[in-house]
Amino acid sequence: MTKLIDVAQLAGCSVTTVSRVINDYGYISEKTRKKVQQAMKALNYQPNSVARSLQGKKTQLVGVIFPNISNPFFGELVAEIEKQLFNSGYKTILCNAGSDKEKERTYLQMLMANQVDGIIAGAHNLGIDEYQNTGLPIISFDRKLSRNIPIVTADNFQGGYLATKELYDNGARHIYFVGNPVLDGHPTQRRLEGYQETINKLGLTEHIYPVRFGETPELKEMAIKELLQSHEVDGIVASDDLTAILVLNIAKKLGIKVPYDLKVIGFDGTNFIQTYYPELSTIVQPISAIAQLLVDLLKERISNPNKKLNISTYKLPVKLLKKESSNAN
Amino acid sequence: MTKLIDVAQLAGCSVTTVSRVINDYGYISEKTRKKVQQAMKALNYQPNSVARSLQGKKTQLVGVIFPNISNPFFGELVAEIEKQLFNSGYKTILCNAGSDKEKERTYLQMLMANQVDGIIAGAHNLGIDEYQNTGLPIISFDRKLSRNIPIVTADNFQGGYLATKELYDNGARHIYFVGNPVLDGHPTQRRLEGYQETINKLGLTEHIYPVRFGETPELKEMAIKELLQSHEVDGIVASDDLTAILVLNIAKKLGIKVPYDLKVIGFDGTNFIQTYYPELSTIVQPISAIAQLLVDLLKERISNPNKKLNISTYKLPVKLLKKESSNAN
DNA sequence: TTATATATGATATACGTTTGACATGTTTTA
DNA sequence: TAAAACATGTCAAACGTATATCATATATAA
Repeated sequence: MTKLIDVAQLAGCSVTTVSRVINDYGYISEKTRKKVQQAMKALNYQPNSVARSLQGKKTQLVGVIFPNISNPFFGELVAEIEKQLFNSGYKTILCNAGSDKEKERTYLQMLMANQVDGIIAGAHNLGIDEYQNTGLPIISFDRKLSRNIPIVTADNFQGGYLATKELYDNGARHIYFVGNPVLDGHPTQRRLEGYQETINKLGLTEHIYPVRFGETPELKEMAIKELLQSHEVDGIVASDDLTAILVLNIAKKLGIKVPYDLKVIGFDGTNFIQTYYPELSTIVQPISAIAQLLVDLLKERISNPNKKLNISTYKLPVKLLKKESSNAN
Repeated sequence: MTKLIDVAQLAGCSVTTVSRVINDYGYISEKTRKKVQQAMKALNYQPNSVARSLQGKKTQLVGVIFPNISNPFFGELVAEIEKQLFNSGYKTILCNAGSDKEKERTYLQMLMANQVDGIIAGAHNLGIDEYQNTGLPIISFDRKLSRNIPIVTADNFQGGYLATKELYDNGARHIYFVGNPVLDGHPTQRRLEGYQETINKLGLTEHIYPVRFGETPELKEMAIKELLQSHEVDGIVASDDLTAILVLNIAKKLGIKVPYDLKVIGFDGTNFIQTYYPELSTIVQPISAIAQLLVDLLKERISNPNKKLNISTYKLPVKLLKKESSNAN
């Protein structure tokens, strides 16, 4: 490893001078600055970021905790976050926490030990305290952690409304909500609430058909099959696109014509789904805007950790994407 | 931040003793060890990993460089790699390099500056030298970097063979290879070669229809549409599942019956595709085994950096997954 | 010419941890 | 009871960088 002193030697000056060039303080002449920069280039010198961190400098590391990047939604979101962080000079430590409390806890410890500058948290198996105790700047996606941790979220309630309304407008009258059962604080709950309020306003009966998130696709499929075969249903608001796709696949297998006999709408609207499942109507979360905001807020929080928050929840608008699965024309 | 000396104070001993407990060297009595451990727990003490690294200890950080985790294949692979690394006590620095030479170069610099213990490289925009110059243990996925960097790959050639044979066995005689054009060293090239050799052995004519990877889905769609409409084609070996799905979608739109008029087979076979595109035949890469091997080899390389390699390429077997899109029975 | 701004260097201390050298006990063992 | 093993402590140096304090030298401005 080439170090400061090697650069100084090659440039024919002191380490102090090199440090002054690197950190841009004190007096340096243009001539020396050039000479030092050339020496750094010649030696392919990179300041040892470990040593810098120990000096109290920032590590430029950010922990990004999400349940599972194999899920296209989280995959795309994390990819966007990583990109934004990179553009701001940060490196991403990826933490795939799954639904494992212990793993998430271990990650938090690791992140602290590695002196990350901040955390973007999208997995929420742990309670408030354990996040609070890190003493680190944190921004949360989709879940309330505590009063002084800002939340970025899509407008899930509005999404639930838009989805339900879309099916109704296209003629559905027996509309089921299919997906994650009601878990306190889980983002899908607000989607459900949007569905419920809309159903009630329209004078329809609400039907909630729980299909758990963590379950194997096989079990999910069985549940959905049961729903389609044994219930009077002509519209399904799915809690997410993947569930919606299962519904579509099973409907096809059972010979149920979408959208004529059954209208289906999903939630998330990743680029992936839009491209490779072009027939699925869905509620689109603004992934790029979410990522941008998460990163901006974190940067703000890092440079200004003690500032009181005037806004604690940032709700970003969703968009209805009308496609064939909901539209019988 | 609580530090060594705080623990020592609470435990009523010296920092040396605490360090001895942590690093397990020299003489310590069971009693003191307990006391120290209790103190660490009480203070929720985590050794500052930055300071340890500076001491020459490993950082337990690994750089994982891939083109794009939004792609389900890379998403699942990276998720698996992260999991395996975590289980071995390593943290993952995620590097989404895209097809950007500069970004990849910057990442390499960053990783060096952060003293990562090693790199798993799956994006290959850069040449051999720049990887070589890092002086770090590296394992490559799918691409030759240099003599002393081991490669882990699936048996793409065999996959090309299996795919082509499957279509032939089900009656296809005008079989096209659709996907990435031939790029030197690109893993899809070996798939193509498997296709070519099989086609020739079967006495058929080879047809290569390039659809570039980086292109927008719209452009890809146009190209595929042209293929299906203006050529005599009854079988398509796609270079990857996503291309295969585009083909299926377009065929459906054009009223071409799969698998009766057209047989299609993909490549990669992620869990995602298997679950949500159950009708697609494909060649399955053993993602979990690949991840495991990548991590094992890296660990080996980290603990033994100068050992000569006896094997430089690890080729893992692929599996044919027969589904509806290739099978007319 | 003198005062001031500019430019560089030498030196020391700090960041938190590791580890070796050495001292001084207390047990255990032969 | 003396030697060996065990237990702990003090102290200092090291990892690579940042930076403050002096000191010194040159250039520029008043």
